[in-house]
Amino acid sequence: MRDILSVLQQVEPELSKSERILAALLRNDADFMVNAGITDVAKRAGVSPPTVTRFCRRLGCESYTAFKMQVAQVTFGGTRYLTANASSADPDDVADSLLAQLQAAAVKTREALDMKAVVGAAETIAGSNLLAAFGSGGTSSMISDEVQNRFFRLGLRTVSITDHAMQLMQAATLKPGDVVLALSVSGRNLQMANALEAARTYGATVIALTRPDRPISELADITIGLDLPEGDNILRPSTSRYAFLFVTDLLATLVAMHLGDGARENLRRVKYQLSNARDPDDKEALGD
Amino acid sequence: MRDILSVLQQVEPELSKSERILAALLRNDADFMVNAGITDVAKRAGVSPPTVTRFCRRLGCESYTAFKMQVAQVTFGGTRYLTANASSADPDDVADSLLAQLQAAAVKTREALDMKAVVGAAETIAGSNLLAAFGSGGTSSMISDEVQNRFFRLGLRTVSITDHAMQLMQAATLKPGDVVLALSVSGRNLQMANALEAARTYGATVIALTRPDRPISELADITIGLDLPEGDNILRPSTSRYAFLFVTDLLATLVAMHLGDGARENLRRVKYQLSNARDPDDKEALGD
DNA sequence: ACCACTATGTAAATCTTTTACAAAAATGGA
DNA sequence: TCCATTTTTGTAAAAGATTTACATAGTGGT
Repeated sequence: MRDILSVLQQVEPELSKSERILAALLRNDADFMVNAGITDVAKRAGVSPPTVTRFCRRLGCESYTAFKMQVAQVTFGGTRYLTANASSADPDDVADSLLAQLQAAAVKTREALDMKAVVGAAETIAGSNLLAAFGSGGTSSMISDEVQNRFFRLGLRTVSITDHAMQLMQAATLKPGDVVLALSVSGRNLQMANALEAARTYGATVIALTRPDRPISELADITIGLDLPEGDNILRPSTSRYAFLFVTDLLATLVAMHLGDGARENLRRVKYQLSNARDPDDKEALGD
Repeated sequence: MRDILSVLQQVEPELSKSERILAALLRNDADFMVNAGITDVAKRAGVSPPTVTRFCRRLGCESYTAFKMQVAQVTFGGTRYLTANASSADPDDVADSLLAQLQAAAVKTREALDMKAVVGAAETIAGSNLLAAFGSGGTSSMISDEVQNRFFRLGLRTVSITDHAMQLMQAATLKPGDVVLALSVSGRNLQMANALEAARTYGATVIALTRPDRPISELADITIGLDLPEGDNILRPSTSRYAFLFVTDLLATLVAMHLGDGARENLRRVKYQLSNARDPDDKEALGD
């Protein structure tokens, strides 16, 4: 995803004085730039219109209009998410920066998604006898539990196993028709790999949601590849959880569509029980 | 968030023949519209330029340029996320639709965020003696576990309690300086409310991450309000988990910044142990 | 079939952006 | 420090895009 603001960051050193003024304006009020004509922008920056055109060209845009489009695409909703300075300590900037990361992760995941693998995975899960989600460590175990939470509602027999020893034990009980959904951010959780090998030995199908070309994906019948940079600020949270969650949502939705009325009926029952237990006219979504 | 494509959906019935052609073009190739001039668009649609202008006006835009900006903002990266037809069964459309929901949820959450409450919450958590995360049901229990996973790494004493009886028992052991982070999508989890009352009785501070003006928020010292529509397709996953996760990320980041070097050192240790246990040059993020 | 109304297109007018060129500022070497 | 050269910036004219005004075609009702 090439975005104009990272281009700006790159070429900033070789900008001239007037161009720097424009760069600052872009950072501070991208929204204004998106909505104003070149004359207004020039006036506000105290430079001439051609300087603005040249600035756009330097940023790799054909024309001022093309430049505006790029900026518009990046500012989404009038706010400056992607402008967010990742090193600022201002809470608003931190929030914007996190939002930018979230969005970038989601968009990138969707763009890189191997839809064939996803559809195949959904079909396999929909036809499975037992779905066992394996995931250990922060993100993966969270997603593993989420998989269980999501699929049992559709009427599928689902278990989430986050402990390596238990994964191995569960694997030993699997049969053809059973499916293991292997979750690993790094793709090299070697203990999980052992469990997957066992699962395959006993005829279970392995679907991996992991980084491609790593041990875990090698062991899978179907790999849904996720390849995300984690960012290098150790204080910052990892964005991969959003990617995993998104794919989980997608799988659950596709499986639900496959199952059709059966799934709908199960969801209705779960919701009915929940509503009864709490509040007769609780219109909330399933779960809390 | 007013977006041009939902406006289109709204006014579609009252569009004329030529305008419908333009509407179809917008849906099928928004990217082209963003990059082309009015003449090209007119030519491709087989209508005259003024018709295009009129079409833009009908969609509530001042000018063709303004219209293009709106489209650009919504298409972000050349893809048609917000165009995604929510009722289509095509996997690509489902994925786009989910992504659109995710993005909308994230942006809306960020826009509506009461930053004062967030900063206050972060300060309170950073200075806490014990942090107890309470959450039950699908989303909330996931987030509760995630809170624990996130904050223990910063060196905070953190527990996640998803069982109502245990919440009440834990509450009875709390003291001033302890903090309860109450997570509830609906805001009317009455059993959690009991636990929160108990926690307050014993002097703990209650921070609620929930829908505003509901029982849970009334019981909180600090409420971070989240108010999201859940969508009405029962097969579709709820978007609130993204909102909750985003706020959790934000809180964790702000707390980490508050704690400064202490937090960094703890993260380094966690990472070091993990790396050692797995792979000497494992550069992955913390956890898997 | 005619009238009134709406929808659409043509051509001129207006406004925006770009190009070409010239002036000013900055750079660097003697 | 000064001059020559290069780079940056601005002015004004040209090119291009969009909009307005008006005319024509189409549509539905009587």
